[in-house]
Amino acid sequence: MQTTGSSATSSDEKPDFNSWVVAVWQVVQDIPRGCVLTYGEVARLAGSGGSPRRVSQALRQAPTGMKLPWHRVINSQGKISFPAGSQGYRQQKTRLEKEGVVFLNGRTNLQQFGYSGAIDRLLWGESV
DNA sequence: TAATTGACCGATC
DNA sequence: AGATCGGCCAATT
Repeated sequence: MQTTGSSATSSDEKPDFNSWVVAVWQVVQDIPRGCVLTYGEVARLAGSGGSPRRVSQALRQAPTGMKLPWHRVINSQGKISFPAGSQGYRQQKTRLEKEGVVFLNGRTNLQQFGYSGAIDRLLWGESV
């Protein structure tokens, strides 16, 4: 039952990159409201076999019916990765601000709205 | 089949 | 602070 090559594990199933994509979806789905995560962090949390660039691709491939909180994923600079002024940019920024995420000069404070910031808030309360 | 693209990242200048 | 560069690797052209 050697696959003699690549993929086609069962019938028409794609390579295990597909399962990594699913892992990415699960990670993103698990991002708490009002928090953000960088593409790099999502890639790392989803396990080995992927890279930050692949995360963006996974998000684009995600079915709309899944209602994935894709807007909680931003780049390592704390900025939205859509072209400034584009429709996607505005939608993402609007959704995040609606959740309490603050933008200063078009970028968020990762120390405050990242997972570390979320933990700090749980420990220290709103006084951070 | 080869070349290009991309919701990125880190180092470097 | 902002711009550039190489690496990453599946999907698209």
